[in-house]
Amino acid sequence: MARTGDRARTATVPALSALDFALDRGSPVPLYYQLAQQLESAIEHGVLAPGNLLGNEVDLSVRLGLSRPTVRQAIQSLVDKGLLVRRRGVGTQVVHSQVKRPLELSSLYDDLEEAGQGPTTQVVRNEVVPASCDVAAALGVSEGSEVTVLDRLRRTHGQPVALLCNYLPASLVPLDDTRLESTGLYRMMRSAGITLHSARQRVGARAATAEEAARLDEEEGAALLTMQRTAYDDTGRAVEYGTHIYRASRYTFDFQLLVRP
Amino acid sequence: MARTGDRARTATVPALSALDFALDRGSPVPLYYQLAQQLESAIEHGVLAPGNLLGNEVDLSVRLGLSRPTVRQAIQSLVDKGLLVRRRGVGTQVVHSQVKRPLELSSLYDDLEEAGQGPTTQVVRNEVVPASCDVAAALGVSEGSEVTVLDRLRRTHGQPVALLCNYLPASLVPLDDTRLESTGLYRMMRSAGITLHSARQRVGARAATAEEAARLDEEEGAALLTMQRTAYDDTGRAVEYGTHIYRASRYTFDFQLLVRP
DNA sequence: CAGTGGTCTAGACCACTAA
DNA sequence: TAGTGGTCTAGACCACTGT
Repeated sequence: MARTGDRARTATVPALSALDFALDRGSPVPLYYQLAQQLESAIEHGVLAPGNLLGNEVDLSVRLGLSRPTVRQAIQSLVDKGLLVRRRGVGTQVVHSQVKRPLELSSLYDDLEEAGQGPTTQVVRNEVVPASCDVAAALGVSEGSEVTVLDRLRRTHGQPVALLCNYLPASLVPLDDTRLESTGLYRMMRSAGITLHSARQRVGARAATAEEAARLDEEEGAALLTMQRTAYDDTGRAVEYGTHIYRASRYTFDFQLLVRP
Repeated sequence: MARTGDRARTATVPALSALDFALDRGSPVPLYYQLAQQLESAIEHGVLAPGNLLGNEVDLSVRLGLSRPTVRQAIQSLVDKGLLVRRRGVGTQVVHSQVKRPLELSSLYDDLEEAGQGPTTQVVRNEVVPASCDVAAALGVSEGSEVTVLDRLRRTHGQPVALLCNYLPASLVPLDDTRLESTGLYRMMRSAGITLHSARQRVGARAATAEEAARLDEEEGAALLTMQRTAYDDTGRAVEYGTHIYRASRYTFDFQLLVRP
């Protein structure tokens, strides 16, 4: 049914059929994932513009030689990421987004990705001590058991931005200062076979003490952002407890959140 | 294959078969959703304890008279919520969590759920003004177009906790002060047919000015938590821009985040 | 090795939306 | 009314895990 006259405002992208999705059935990568990645990259590169309809799922599956559930799974994963929106009776369209990529919570993101060139982290203290009462409670271990305490100073562009204090069960990961500074804590935990599952965070603010001010190059009484985090393994084990302090003048938490229907 | 001697640490819960899942095929509520809700409530009430294996999907589907994909969809939704963990070759188990219910980001959660008895919100200002440069940029409207500006003071237990300043495109929602105070902004937007999709947030800290201190019952220079948020519709339209200020002595952002694999 | 979740297929009917 | 996504079925084979 051809429309005469005006082009539909939200036309199905005609180039979609030209988009050659290369699906490799021999690959160990799941088909739905291959499709999702290629769709995502098409969106990211503007091949699929915001508002474009994706074409109905049945056609897509026929054209790609996949079953409909497989195509749905690919699309659903992008819906979960906030890149696509489905409307019953209408179709699936690329979200008209101001924000390209959903960001992770920035502080955790920093920790996960701190290998990037920007921030450097200096290990100030790295030793095994008996767990104090609050640390033991946060980590779910018995008071007095051995925990590693880690004090680090993070800088960007040569300027101090944060004091990071972390506690981990001592037996969990061998923590070498050099690798810690180059690789980052979370990467070391991951390569030690720990799969992170969830974290509980509390963000607040308070005035800097004299000592904190000195270490962070601020005035005493300056506003600081504080963050406490306990991170859990997929078995539910607490694997890290940390208290972080950020210079509010040089650091904010930026993040996007998706409202689930 | 019965184990002799020690009970398995992670035994399949024997009571699971006794759990009478009541699935109503006549209901408009999807079967997978009915199952997911009942599983979630069983977890919440401790019928399914952390670490319990759920029993394999095939058996479950046979026992429930559902197809395996349907059962998987129910389980997957709880995995996405962080309540269950799947391990290939092992099974699905209830996550050994310290945190029962994953929380939403607390500030947005407050706004969504502010009907609760605790916090009250007083509308201090509610008028239509031409958009300033930064507001126009944040909302994606032209400078000078009409926007509603909303100043509110939030209290809990009679104590002021936050100053909320919000901007909305004027034509979007009729904003009645009384309903605003009793119902909350997000609920009013929802009932006006706006389906929230995503939000971009920035959390920081700074010292209180004299005026802010006076309105929040703090000392000048006290640490404040700041939050800026732009919320988007599922069409990608910006529907709200806000600048919030919280007393750090009485408010923190608490939230849980899930690491997606 | 047996048992688990991970992936995939080829259909079906329904509820909703827009013209 | 025609087209869309939402739900559901009954199978299948594979990869991984633990014994």
